[in-house]
Amino acid sequence: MAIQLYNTLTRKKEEFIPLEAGKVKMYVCGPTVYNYIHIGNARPAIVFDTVRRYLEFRGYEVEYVSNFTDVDDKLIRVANEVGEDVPSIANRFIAAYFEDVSALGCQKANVHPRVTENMESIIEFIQTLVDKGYAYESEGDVYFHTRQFEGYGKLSHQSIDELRVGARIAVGEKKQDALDFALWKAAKEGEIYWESPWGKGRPGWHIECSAMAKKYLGETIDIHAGGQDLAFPHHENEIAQSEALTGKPMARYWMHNGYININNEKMSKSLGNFVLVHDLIKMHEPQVLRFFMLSVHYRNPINYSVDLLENTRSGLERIKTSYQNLKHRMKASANLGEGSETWMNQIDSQRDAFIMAMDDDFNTANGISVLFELSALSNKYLMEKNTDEAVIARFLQQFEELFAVLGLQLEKEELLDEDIEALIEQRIQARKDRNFQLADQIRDQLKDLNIILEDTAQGTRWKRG
RNA sequence: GGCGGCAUAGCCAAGUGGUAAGGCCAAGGUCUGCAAAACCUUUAUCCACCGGUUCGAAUCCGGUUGCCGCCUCCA
Repeated sequence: MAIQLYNTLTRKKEEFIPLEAGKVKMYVCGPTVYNYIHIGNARPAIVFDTVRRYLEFRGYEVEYVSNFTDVDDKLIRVANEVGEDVPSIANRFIAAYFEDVSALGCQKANVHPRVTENMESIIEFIQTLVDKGYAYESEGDVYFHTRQFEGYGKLSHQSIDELRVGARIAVGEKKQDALDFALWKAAKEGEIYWESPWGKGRPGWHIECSAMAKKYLGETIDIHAGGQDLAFPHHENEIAQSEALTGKPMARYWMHNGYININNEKMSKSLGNFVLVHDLIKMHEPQVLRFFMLSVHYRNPINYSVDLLENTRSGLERIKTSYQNLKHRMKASANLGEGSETWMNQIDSQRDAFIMAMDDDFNTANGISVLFELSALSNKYLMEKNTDEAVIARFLQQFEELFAVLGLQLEKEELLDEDIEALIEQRIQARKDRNFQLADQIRDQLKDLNIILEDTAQGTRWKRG
């Protein structure tokens, strides 16, 4: 079975077949860097990072490109407000983006192109569109002639005439048609600008992705992804620009992730309910947010609240505990050799179940349920009197592999301070002496230091609280 | 007005024609010196409502209600 994925373009799940066998070219629309990212920005970052990891797990070589919009109206506005220049604001929030997103377990893209570093390609792209008659200059602006592009609306499945009815934007004097959109905007007095054939200005929002996707990945890419709200107009416009230019499909598959609500309300500035990743990860383990996001299918909406995050934390904890308990048990295991087949097979079938889940449009919710099954299975195994180190090793390896695919981390081996180590030893002796009063006292003492002790048939183990 | 989505137990969430995964919470039990962790058991005769198709539907079709998104910067 091959990977199936839902393509917004066709509104169907389709078998994933990359243009070039074994290779995937993927472009994910990145943030405009005028602030810290909020959890809504974090969703595509996490979701598509997971898609990438999974594709790699399935043997594909993935070329992943994700851009930064580092010049636009919002950046200019913020720059004016705080009296800082656009590049320095952009740089600051790009650094913050990497910090936040890497805390959430996202890998860097192969390329993170910026608008300001690709001005030449962008201008050239626009010029070609003008030359081909798809775009026109008007008082220093350049607009895309939307009606000129046949097939406009095919991604969002809107007919051009219906869009026209809905268009609330006043037809500017500069625009010939309400549906036309800016490729190039003339700079106003004092604004940051670049020289172009149409005078001083900056690119419109949509053109950058068309130009950079083409430059870094080629004329037709495999997967183009972003948030649901980007489907229209952003991606629709990208298609128009790119396909007008090349005459070829821009992307074979379009993927869009669903929204995040906060306490059942839309996240919006007017409601003041924006949750910034930057703030959230100070209070909660970043991993938990990732696990939370992956526990819902990427196309469905997610409701965020601290309580839900807390519930998720308990679940993740359960899995991690299983893993730690396996590790602890490894020391007390032997090479049994026999009777392990059944367990090995059961582990393998969990792995198969995981693949089946993920092959189905990256169903991470089901993938995670496999993790819980694996956890239950290993816990049951640990009830056996004698455990085989090969089985334990297989369990450990299986957890590690699946966690890595989901971009989740299992705790590394840690050493304790000598004095704490000594206290644990002292307590073990106290228990041998059946001096439970002292034993309990030490246990409480360590608990205050965030070290939790658990007594098992194979000895005392500890974990962080 | 146009396009689209959602409605599953106390909560979260899979499932899209074959008789309701999984997690959190809760209760009881087992294990334990006591705990913790874990294991076992219990928790939706039913998937917003009405009608239809079918041997069979949460799943398909029609309708109703409610919620939401896009059509304008937006992940």
